[in-house]
Amino acid sequence: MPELPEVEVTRLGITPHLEGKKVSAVKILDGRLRWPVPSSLPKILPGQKIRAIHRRGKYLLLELDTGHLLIHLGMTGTLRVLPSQEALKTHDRVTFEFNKLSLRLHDPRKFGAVLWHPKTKGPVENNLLLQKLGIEPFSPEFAGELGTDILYRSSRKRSVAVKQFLLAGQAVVGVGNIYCSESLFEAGIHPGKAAGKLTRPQCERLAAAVRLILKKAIDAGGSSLKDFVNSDGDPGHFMVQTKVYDRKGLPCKVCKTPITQIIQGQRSTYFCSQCQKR
DNA sequence: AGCTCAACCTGGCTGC
DNA sequence: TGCAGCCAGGTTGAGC
Repeated sequence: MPELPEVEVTRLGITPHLEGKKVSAVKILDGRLRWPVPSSLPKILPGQKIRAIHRRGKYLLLELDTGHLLIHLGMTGTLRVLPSQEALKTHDRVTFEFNKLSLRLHDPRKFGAVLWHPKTKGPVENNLLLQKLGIEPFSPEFAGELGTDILYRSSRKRSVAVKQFLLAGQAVVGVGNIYCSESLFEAGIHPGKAAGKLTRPQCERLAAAVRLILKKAIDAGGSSLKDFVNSDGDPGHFMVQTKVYDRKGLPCKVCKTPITQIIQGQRSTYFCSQCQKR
């Protein structure tokens, strides 16, 4: 579920409760995630303080005294801060204990990840998983014309469809399957167009669309932040009203043409055949 | 290097 | 009601 906005909202939600707090215990309830959760965590982490919580792409980076904890939510992961006495739920996979609070990773499908990057291995940016990621959509390097340049240059000679190009995150990170369809609609670009054939104006519109769509989603999710502690709700599962995603056959909100669904790279894409041009 | 696709895993929904 | 089949917000790694 979580694309960049959901991960960012999670970061904003948990940070005030955890920053400066000392880990008292770690329990691995089921460590068989995408990669095994390091069994050494319950030994390593207690006594260490959470100095800060950062985000890179869809990874949350918890900065501790001797290294960084990398957490990825996969398709179905959520992270919640709860009172420690709160009962564990069926698909809780890892729980980090603090004084009176728990940080729990709940992940039914187990596509998430919890990894440890010790300081001895250098800066966390050196981590192999982070190193290959594209640029951050809200960084200065993706602002304005620089974002246009990134999309334009990195897409040259690429025959893959722009939908798959954008989703792959090699150019800009954080655009998952939902916001990919939404961004292409916003930019008025047909998802099947070869990335390498994008015109410069299209790249400009796409870069702007990505920034806008992700920002709107973060803003919408931010309204649920107050529920991050002590709530029965599921703040990780908010979703903005979509214009095309999951709206197959329904009228386009702009021109009334029925929305089309196609499969690209094993994933659903939704678009308006009238509003989006090659 | 780039492209395509299977695979990881569980639950929810659809349709018979 | 039960059950088979399909679908799901991510990402890697193999094979070409």
